[in-house]
Amino acid sequence: MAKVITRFPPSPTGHLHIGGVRTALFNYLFTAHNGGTMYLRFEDTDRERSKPEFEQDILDALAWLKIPYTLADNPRQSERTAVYQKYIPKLITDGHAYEAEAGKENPDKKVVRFKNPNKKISFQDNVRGEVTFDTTELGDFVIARSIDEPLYHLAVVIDDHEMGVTHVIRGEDHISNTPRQILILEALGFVRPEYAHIPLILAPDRTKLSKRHGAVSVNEYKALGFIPEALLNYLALLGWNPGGEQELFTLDELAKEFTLDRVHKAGAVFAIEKLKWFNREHLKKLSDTEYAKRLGEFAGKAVDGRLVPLLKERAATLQEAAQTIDNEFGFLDEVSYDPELLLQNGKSTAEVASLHLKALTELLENIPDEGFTAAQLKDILWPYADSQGRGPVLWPLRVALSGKERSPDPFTLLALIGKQRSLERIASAAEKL
RNA sequence: GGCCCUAUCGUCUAACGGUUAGGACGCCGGCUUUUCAAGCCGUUAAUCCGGGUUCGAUUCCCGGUAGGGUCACCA
Repeated sequence: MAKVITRFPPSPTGHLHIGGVRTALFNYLFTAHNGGTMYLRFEDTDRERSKPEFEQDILDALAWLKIPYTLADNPRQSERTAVYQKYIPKLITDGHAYEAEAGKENPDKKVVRFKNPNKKISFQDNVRGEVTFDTTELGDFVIARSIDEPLYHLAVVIDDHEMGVTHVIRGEDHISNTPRQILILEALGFVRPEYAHIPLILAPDRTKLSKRHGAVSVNEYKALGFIPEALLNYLALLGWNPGGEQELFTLDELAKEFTLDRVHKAGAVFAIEKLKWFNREHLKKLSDTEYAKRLGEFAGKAVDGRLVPLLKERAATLQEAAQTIDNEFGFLDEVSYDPELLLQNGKSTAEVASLHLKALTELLENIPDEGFTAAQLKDILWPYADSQGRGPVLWPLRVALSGKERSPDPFTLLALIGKQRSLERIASAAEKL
């Protein structure tokens, strides 16, 4: 097989969305699997809606996702007029197209229409098998706004040819565009690329995922605290899977496994709950240092690395992790609470609580600073708690240290807060009783 | 409406004629746990319907039904 060349051609008329990412991802996985190149180009023939900021948004999103690509030479269609000028007049000269009145509003303007041979077009789709359309219903469709301003279908065909694209992998919503592009390509005498139309990503109501369904842009998922590894892993498994029962993959592993013949035909519903599970799993796989770094970048403030293990088991997203720090992990700085909380929701009494707090203080005072690790503290305190009743002993200790009804376990708390400050907090709690 | 496509638990999916139809997410329950979370174990739940073909259909064919996509001087 000749070297594989694919392309990801977004039109910069909006933020990069989930569906676009999946298309880029499948194109990338296919090229990576086969050792090819994926070009990025901007289809901005619609001058009205195309905006530079959206180009930047797409570039930023791809960089954040770490999807590799090769920027095409002269990537904007709006700046490739010279290229298109080689072909449009030829199409007219050869009798495959003709200039026509634009319409009553613009009597002076001429558009270029394709002279439809009105025949059936069949193509072998790598996902769907043989697909046939009768192009008669298309009529003599418009392929250019003017002699040097091509419209989408023409520009796509010319660009794909010029870039040597071998495989066109795109969303199923483009399948009915394929026959007219083949018609144009045949008129131009180009080689037909292979096609693969991948299933759409659906909203819970099973219609094409769009803005009205909520978050759809990469930016939004980034802001929600999802990490690229998880997003890519999840998206890859929407409409494709390698067959086994493994679900967690790195981008390289996905590329190794990816083949078009395992791509599904039916659309797949995007379920954020499952994405959150992937995110939690990929977050757990990060080293504590890397986790702290990313969370720091997300939250815009430094994160105490000692909290990371606790965060990993509590948060599915960076956003949840940041909220956990704000809402539950304030104990590193200070604590304040209603003294009633020390009594285990009324199950204990002030006498019992202060008795245990006092005993605990004595035990703790005898532990050297270097013995203040969660494991060693548990070894020392557990026998006492176990003999006296775990709840009545450990609950007031935990509240004294965290000030919260819900928190990490008291041994972890002790280790995190340190001997000196822990003893101060226990003493302060005893006074409140 | 025309054309095209699709159809396994609620969702993502495995099975490429022979399985008690498997896994995952979620849900529910249990264990563990001073609390929360995590973890572990378990339960619930599916081949759209009807015809064929076949010794045998989730799987192949046809027809229904349902859903989706697309019908621009947008891409």
